[in-house]
Amino acid sequence: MRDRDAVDDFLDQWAALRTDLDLGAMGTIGRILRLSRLVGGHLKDYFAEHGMETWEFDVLATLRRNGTPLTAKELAASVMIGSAALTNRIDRLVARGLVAREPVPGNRRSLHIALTDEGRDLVDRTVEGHMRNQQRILAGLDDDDREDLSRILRTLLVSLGDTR
Amino acid sequence: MRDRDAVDDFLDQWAALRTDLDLGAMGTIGRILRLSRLVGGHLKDYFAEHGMETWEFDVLATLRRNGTPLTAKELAASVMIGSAALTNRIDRLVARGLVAREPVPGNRRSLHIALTDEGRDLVDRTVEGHMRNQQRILAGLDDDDREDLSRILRTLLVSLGDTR
DNA sequence: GGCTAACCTTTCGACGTCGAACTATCTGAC
DNA sequence: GTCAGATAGTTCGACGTCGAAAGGTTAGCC
Repeated sequence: MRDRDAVDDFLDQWAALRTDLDLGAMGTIGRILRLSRLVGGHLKDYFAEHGMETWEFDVLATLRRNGTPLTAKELAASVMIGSAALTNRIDRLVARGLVAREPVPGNRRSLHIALTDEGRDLVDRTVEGHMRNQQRILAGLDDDDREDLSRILRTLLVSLGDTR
Repeated sequence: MRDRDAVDDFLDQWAALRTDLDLGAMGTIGRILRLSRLVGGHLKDYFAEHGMETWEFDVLATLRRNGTPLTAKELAASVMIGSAALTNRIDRLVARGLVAREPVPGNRRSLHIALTDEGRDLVDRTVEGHMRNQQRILAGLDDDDREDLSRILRTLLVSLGDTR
C-alpha cells in the first residue's frame, strides 16, 4: 500500500483544484527533478567518504575515460557547466595536483586539460565503489524496469538534443 | 542511427577501458542527472518569459495546491531545500508581496506561510502555460513510454524514501 | 515550578554556478 | 598584409544553496 510517492500527493491536490489541467507531464517532470536531488545526495555522500566532491570526480572521470586530452571547452560541454565554472574547477584541481593545463599545439587560444598520475590514480581508486553505490541506489528496480528506464530516458535525451 | 545519447558515448569509453566494471547503473543515473539539468533549463526559460524564477513558482505552487497553510518546515521539505534557503526565498517573496508570514495559533515556534491574493493570481496565471511547456518537453515520448517512465520513476522514488 | 532536551526559524560564512564583460588569439575576405 | 568578426578562456559581481551556530519557544520529567 506504499506505492505512492510524494508526487502522487501533489498531483491529487492539483486535480482536486483544477479539473481542467492535464497533469501527466507535470508528474513525470516532477519525478525527474526530485530524483536528481535525491540521487545527487547519495552520490555526494559516497564521494565525501573518499574526501572528494562530486564535481571533482565528474571532471576527473571525464578526462580519464577520454583517451585523447580534452580542451577546456569540450570538457565544460561534457560536464554541462559554463566556461566560467570550469575555470574555477580546473583552478582547484590544479591546486590539488590532480590535473594540469597544457598548451594545444597549433592553437594558442585553447588549452588541453590533462590528468596527472595522481588524478588518474584517484579516479581508478574510486570508480569501482562509485559503481557499487550507483547499483545500490537503483536496487529498488528490477532488471526489466532498469532496462526500460534507461531506454526511455535515452529517447527523451535524444529528443532534447543531448547527443554529445 | 541517431538513437544514441551522450551517455552511450561515455559508457562505450568506460567499457573500452575497464572491462571489469558493471556500467548499467551508471548509465541510468547519468541520464537522470543530465535530464534534470536539461529540463531545468527549459523550465527556467518558460518562467523567465513570465518574469519569474523557477524557485518562485515552486514555492507559490506548493502553497496554492495545498488547501491548508503550510509551516515553513513543511514547505522546505516539500520543495526539497534546507531551512536556510527557505528563509531566503520567503524573504524575497514577501518583498514582492506574493506571500506573507503568519503566526501559527498555539505554537510560536512555527510560522505559516500564506499566499497573498497577488501570489495566488500569479500562480493561476502561469500554471497552464507551465503545463503546456512540460508537455512540450516530453513530446519526444509516446504515451506508453510516458506512462512506463512515470511508473518506474515512482517505484524508484518510493524505494529511496520519497513519500512526503 | 524549574531544568533539560527537543524543536523551529534565522543568521552567518563558505561554496559553486551563472551571465556579461574582457583579453588574447585566430580566420577569412579584401 | 590588415582589419572585422569569430572563438577560447578568464575575471567579475550577483545569486542561491548549504551546514553549523544562534535565538527563541515548547514539552517532558522530577
